[in-house]
Amino acid sequence: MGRPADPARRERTLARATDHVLAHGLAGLSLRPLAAALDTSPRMLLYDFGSKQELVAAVLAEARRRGAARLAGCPPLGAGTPAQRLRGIWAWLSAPERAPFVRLFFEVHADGLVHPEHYPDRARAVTDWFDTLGTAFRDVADGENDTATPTLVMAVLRGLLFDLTTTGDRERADRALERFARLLGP
Amino acid sequence: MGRPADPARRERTLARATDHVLAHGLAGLSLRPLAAALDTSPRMLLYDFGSKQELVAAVLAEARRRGAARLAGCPPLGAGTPAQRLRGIWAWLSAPERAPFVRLFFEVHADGLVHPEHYPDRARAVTDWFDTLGTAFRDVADGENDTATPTLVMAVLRGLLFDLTTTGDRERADRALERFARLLGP
DNA sequence: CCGTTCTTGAAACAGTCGTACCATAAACTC
DNA sequence: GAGTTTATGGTACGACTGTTTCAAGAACGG
Repeated sequence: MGRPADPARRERTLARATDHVLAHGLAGLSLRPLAAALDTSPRMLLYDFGSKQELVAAVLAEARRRGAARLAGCPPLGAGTPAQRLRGIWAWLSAPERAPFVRLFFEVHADGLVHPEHYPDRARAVTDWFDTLGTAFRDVADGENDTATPTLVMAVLRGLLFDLTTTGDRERADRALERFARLLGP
Repeated sequence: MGRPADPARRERTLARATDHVLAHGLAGLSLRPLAAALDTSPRMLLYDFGSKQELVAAVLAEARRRGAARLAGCPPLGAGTPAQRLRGIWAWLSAPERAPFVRLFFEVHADGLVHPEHYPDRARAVTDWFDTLGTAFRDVADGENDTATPTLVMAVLRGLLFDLTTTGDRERADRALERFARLLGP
């Protein structure tokens, strides 16, 4: 009995809040401006999410969910030569439509460096990719349980993403990845 | 005539403020707690630096100055095989006493992604290393004006630093660098 | 002493922050 | 209609922000 709950509202708000965070970043986020941009009120944000901290956690989870969903658009990681697979991953990761995710990723990392306690599972953001890349580049691995190769591949990708987001020099970043691809696959 | 100025006070404050920022990060910085930690007052911080923005700029400049000064302790970049030089740079960069600088570096980068206007010369933080590494790895370069190789080396270093600061898994990071060193110098 | 310049403290200003409280409106069952 | 539950709006609280203002103290030259 009583008025029925409307869980869809929370979902709609979460989706729009995630859009907003991806567009404007996490650093300066505050409830009142966010509520205004989302056509709602700080009252409702607290009502739906309990606290700002929980809201942020929900937004980050949603952003991760979206990133994982779009991973489906990535070229297959099991086919072709290692160099071809690497190029495919890089093209996917460095595409302009992934830029907001990359920005948020670096922002969360930086905040996690100062407040590790806020991100109890930030190691998972590393190990998730780790497993994926570990199997994708098994054939160029240095033995059976080689963790160095996927770690190196991840480092190159993240390092080049860092460079690309800072300098915007896509051509140079592309050439650097090509250099690495040739080093990896003879 | 009149009371003589005391420029040393500003320098002392700047040094201690830089210590504090390196230890606690830039994100949550605010004048009153900072002043308390530095045994001074917000009034004096404003008196010496004009505004919080200028204080932060001065602190970042001082941090960069310190980093450049300690660069002298880095093993020579011109000697040995490329692999040896790479190991030397990595050992220097990833040393625990460099961790605060690395943290601040990532923090500034993340903030710069959202507010590029605050860091007009953040590209210099990239190109500075660029020139250094460009000459250091000229012998493994792919031609005369090869920008791909130093870009790749930088990406590996930064990517591994990212991994190391996030996971703390030094052994795996070291092995990944070793993998890269062997790829680079046959 | 006076005048001048640098230094410093205390307080206030105008704003934002996350959040809590209280009331009311809306949608449902009976 | 009453009763009950969810959904909102408005408002205020206490804490914090960077900055300003006013006043007084400290160190010098004349």
